[in-house]
Amino acid sequence: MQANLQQDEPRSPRYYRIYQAMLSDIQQGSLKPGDVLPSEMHIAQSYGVAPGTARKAIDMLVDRGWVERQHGKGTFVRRADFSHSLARFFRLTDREGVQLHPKSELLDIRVVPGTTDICHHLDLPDDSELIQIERVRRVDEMPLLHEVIYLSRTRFQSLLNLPPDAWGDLLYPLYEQVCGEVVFRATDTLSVGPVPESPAHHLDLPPGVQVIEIARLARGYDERPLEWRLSRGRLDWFHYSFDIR
Amino acid sequence: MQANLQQDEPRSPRYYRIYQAMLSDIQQGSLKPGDVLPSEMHIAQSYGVAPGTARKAIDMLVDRGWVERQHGKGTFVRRADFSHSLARFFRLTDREGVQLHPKSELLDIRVVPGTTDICHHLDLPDDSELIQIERVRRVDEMPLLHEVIYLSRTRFQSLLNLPPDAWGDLLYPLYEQVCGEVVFRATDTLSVGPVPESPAHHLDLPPGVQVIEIARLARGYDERPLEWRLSRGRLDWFHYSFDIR
DNA sequence: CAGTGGTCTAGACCACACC
DNA sequence: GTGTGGTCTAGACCACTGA
Repeated sequence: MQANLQQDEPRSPRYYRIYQAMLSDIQQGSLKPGDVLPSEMHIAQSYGVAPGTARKAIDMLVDRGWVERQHGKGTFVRRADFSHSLARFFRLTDREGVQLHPKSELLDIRVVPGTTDICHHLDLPDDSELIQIERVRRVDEMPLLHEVIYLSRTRFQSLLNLPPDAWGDLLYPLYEQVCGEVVFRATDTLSVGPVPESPAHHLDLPPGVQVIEIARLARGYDERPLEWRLSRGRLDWFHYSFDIR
Repeated sequence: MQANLQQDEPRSPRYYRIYQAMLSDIQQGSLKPGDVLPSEMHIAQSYGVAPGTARKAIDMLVDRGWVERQHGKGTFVRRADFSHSLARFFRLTDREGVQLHPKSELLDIRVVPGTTDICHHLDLPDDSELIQIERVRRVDEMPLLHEVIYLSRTRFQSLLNLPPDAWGDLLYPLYEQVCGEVVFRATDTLSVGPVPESPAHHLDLPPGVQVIEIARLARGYDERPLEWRLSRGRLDWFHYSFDIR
C-alpha cells in the first residue's frame, strides 16, 4: 500500500501517484464499493505527505466518480447507479412531467453457444457458452424496450438457479448479490436498424421497421467486460438531449 | 434578541464567491474570449485572500470549461470549439479510420416570419422576423446532413450583406467576426422522424423515410439563446457512443 | 531575467456525524 | 467528547514562457 514518495522522480506529482495507488486499490478489489477510505490525515501520514496533498489525490478520485465524500463520516467507494439511465433515451414522463419507472418482465433465460462477435465483446474464447436473458421493459403496460443480455456462463452460473420471483427490475444489484460481480461503468452505443421478428412481436411492431438499438458493454471495477446487451426500442418514444462544451 | 437575517442563506465559501464574481465578469463581457485573467497572485490580493483560495476559485472556472490555464503565460477565457461535434453522431472516418471533415454548402439565406415554436426557443416575441439559413454538409461529395438555421434578424442583420464566398464551413466564427455574437455552449436533442421533401431531396432520399433529427439551441456566454437549428441526417450513417458513470 | 502557473508544506479553525 | 471532511492561511520551491 505505502509507496516511497520521498525520493521522487519528478515525473509525476505526488498527489497523482497517491491517486493512482488508491485507484489501483479500488480496481484490484482491496477497497470494495461501500468501503470507507482511510481518513485524509491517515492517508497523508502513511504516504508521508502534507494533508493538502493527500486531499488533492482524493479530489481526483471524487472528480472521476470513484469515491464520494460524506462530511463528518468519511470517504466511501462509490457504487454505480444505472437506475435512471433509461431516462436518457426515452420520454419517460407522464403528462404532468412526472418521471415514470419501467417495469421489467423476464421472458426467457437459457444457455446458448456464443457467437464470435459477442464472445469477442466479452473477452471470452470464441465458442464459450453464454447465458442469454431476454426481457421486456414496460411503462404503463406499454412496451418500451426489448433486451437481449449475454453473460459468461462460468461467471454467472448461479443466475440459472434463481426462482422466477427473485428477478426484479434491475439486474446489476442481482449480479452483485448472487454472483459477486459488480458493474461499475458501461459504454452505450446508439444506432438505428430494422427490428427482427421476435423483438418486433414484443414491441407490438411489424417486423422490419426501424428501431433504435442501444448496445451496451458493462464492465467491472477492473475494466473486465461483464455483460453485453442489445436493447431495441420504438423510434417514436426515442429522444436524447445533452450539452456540448 | 433579533435573529440574524443573513443566516437565511448560509454563508458561501470565499473561493465560491470569487468564482461567481469572475464568472459574472466573463458572462457580462468585461472579460472576453481570449482575454487573459489577472494572475493568481493579483486575484488573491485584490480579493484579500490567500493564494490557495484564489487558485481554488480558478480551479472551478477551469473545471467548468470557462477558462484555460497556460503554464508560464497566464489563464485565458476559453473560446468554444464545436468543430468536431459532428463526429459525435456520425461515422466520419474513411476506410483507414482517418477522420474526415465535412464541407458546408450554403443553399439559401432569407428573412422569414418566425413560427411561435422557434421564436419561443429563441426567447423572441411571437411574430419576430428571423433569418433562415439552409445548408448541406457533405463528406466526399456524399450528403451527410441537411441543416436549417434560425437567427434573430435584428441581431444578425449583417449576415444578409455577406458575399457568398465569405461563407466557410463553420458558422460560429462568422457570427463572432461579423455580428459580435459568441456561441459558448449548445444543447443538442436527438430524435427520429420522417424527412420532408426539401431535405430529402438534398440528402438523396425519398421523402418520408426516417432520418435522425438533431435540434440544437446555441447560447452565448450570458445564456441568451442565439441560434436554433434543425439538422437531419441519414440513419445508416448514424451512431453515437458514450460512457455511463 | 521577471512573471506566470504547478506543486507542496504545516499548520489553523469550522461544520458535521456519532457516541 | 472524538474523528471526519471543508475551508483557509502564508509561506516555500519548481517549471515554464517570453522579453
